[in-house]
Amino acid sequence: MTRDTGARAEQRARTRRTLLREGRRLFAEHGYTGVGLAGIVDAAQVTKGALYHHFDGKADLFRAVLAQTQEEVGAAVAAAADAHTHPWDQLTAGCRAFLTASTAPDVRRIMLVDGPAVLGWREWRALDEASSAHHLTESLTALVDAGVIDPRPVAPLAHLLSGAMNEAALWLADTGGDGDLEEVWTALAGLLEPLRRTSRARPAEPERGRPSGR
Amino acid sequence: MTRDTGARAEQRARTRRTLLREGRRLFAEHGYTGVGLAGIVDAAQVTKGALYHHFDGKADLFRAVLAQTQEEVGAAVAAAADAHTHPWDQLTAGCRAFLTASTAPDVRRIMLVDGPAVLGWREWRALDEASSAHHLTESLTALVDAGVIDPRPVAPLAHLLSGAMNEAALWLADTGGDGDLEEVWTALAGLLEPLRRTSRARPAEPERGRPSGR
DNA sequence: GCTATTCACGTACCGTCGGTATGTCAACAG
DNA sequence: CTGTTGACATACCGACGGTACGTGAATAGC
Repeated sequence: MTRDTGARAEQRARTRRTLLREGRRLFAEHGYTGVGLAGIVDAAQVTKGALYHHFDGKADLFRAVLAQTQEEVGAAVAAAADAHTHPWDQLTAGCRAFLTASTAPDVRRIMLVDGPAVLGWREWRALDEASSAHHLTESLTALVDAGVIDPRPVAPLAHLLSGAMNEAALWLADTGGDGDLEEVWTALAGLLEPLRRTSRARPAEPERGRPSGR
Repeated sequence: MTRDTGARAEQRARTRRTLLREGRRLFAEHGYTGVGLAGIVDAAQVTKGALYHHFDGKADLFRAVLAQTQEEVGAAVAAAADAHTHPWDQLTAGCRAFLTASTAPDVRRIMLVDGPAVLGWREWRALDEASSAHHLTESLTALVDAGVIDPRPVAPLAHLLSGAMNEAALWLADTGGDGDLEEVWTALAGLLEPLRRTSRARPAEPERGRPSGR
């Protein structure tokens, strides 16, 4: 129908990308309330008219930035999980990828700190579910179906683990996260490992499925 | 030294209490950004001059409200834990008390949603640590010292569990939390129970220390 | 190829908000 | 009885998010 390669559509896409990029940068650096629309449109070399032409307001721009950020995290988690075939390895690899990805300063600030307050917890949760949290639910469901972990409601467990990793990412990002990531990962693995049926026979050896440990 | 029972000190205390009460009510109902200083001082029957005489600004009033809320939660957790003598029962009772206390709408909004965004995660974490989270750390340390759970770094584990319960409280408060609390509690107990050394002998019976279940 | 129309913004402006400077009047000290 | 302090009240300011309206280039229709 409508061509997307016209000069107008091209300019439109460029402006939108610039707004998203500068918005993300400034939101991550100063926080949502710490940056004004004037700062964003100045950095993007446009005016408020352009911003309100592309978005419904400041919160809507933030929503778009947050969605973009979460999609990147979700893609990283999915990529890490897809590198493995065994469901348990997919779970652990995904969790580890989520921890490392969420520790990035912009992800931390936009996704974990400002997100719930700006959009409200409900909408934030919905976006999180659509981007990365559903991987966790699906992974746990697959593990239950495969008989790797005992049957149990996966929804509450997924929420608990999601919250645990969110807080852990916040903590890692705050303390610097040099050697602490391994410490957090060991603690998280200590919570996950007992869920495996086979782990009861030999609780002293937490890692087996990972072929190349570091 | 200075008497606190004078007419002036009494009025001062009354005004401060009123500001805290109305601030907490409005912050809980509309969120931090959803309520203005005008609404707060109107509800408290004072003017902005009074508010700025008692607090350094809007954020400082919110900080006082948050500290008060967290102290209440911490007191509830401590009370629930002190009702037991065995360290493990103290842990589980404290966790359960935290879950129920944090599901309250005002606690949820002020402490879990707006808190980190308004004060920054670092200061929020410090307040949380001082009020309720330190109970978790101490409880885990006591369990390690008593040999109930295997020796391990308690700090990352405490952060993971704290984040898990925060997210769980958010979820419970959002879904209504009628029968879901038991579901969440079962899932949390399923994560905690394997930490016990004795639980390896009988992993099928998660609850023992609770004398009177609901 | 010429005109009408739409589109992607730019500009000017408004109400509201957090914050501040200053005034005021009662309470306490001496 | 008087000087001083303290607990506010009042008036005001700059900044911010949002809106109404204008504009010029790109596109569509004939």
